Amino acid sequence: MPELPEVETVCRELEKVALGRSVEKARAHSMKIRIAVPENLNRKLKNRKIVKIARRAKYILIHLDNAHILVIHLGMSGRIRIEAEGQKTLVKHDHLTLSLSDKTDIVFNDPRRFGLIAYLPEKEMIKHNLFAHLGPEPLSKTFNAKYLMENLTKRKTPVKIAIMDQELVVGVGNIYASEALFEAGILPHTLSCNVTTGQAARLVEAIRSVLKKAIKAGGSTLRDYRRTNGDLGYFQHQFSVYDREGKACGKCSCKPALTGGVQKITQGGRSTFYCPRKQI
DNA sequence: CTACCATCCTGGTTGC
DNA sequence: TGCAACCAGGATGGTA
Repeated sequence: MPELPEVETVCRELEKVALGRSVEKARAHSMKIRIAVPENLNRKLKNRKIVKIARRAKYILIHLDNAHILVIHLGMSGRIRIEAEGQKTLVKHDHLTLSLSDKTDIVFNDPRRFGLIAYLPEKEMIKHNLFAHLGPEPLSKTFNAKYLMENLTKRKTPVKIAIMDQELVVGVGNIYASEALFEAGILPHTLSCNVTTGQAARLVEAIRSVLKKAIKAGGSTLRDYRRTNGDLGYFQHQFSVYDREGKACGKCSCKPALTGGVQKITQGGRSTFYCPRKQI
């Protein structure tokens, strides 16, 4: 679910309430998510101060004052909500509650259980399984036209599959892949090795700009995603092609009834949306 | 190396 | 109204 903009939004909101606070109590309500919740989490986290909240790819990193990190991944359906302690009772699929020193609760809820919680030393993060194979952050300088071109040239897979590969670039999921390709005017089934230098440059800028706009809008809510206070993101109202099959794309003034509008295809088992008139 | 598929799991929507 | 099929923002591992 949550792609980079959604995770970034959650991180920023977490930072506001959690930075500088201590964990008073950690309660795991269920151990069974994609990777089992670490044992004895309360013992590990109790009285630890939260010194930094960061994001790497789609992972939320809660840095503690013992040089360890609590890692949370939202998977497809994970949510984090922030509420006054004891404000509400637990709801279905709550997996972890962190009670902070100022009586704030941070609750991780994940119906499909594709998310994960990990606890690891900061020193081990880079070489850890979860992080070792991640590509550059799309909003960093290392993700540029030259880098993208070099890496697309090596690949025969459709460009849409390539930009969703977290080893090439992190944070781009199914929604923003379609949106970025539209923005760049590139057909999603174009083979990576056939992408031109000019297209690669446009694609880098498109990925950046789409992600930044989505962050500004607090992410996109299609079904599960919510901000930490329960509000919806609203970037979905700015989609040009995603989830708009048969409708006019963001730039078309043509009549969908005549042209067929936005097309939907399946790539790698996932839906892709594009406009055959604005993408070549 | 790539392409393709299944898998983890639940819940909402669609279609008969 | 009931029920089954299908679909969903992610990531991984297996197989051909």
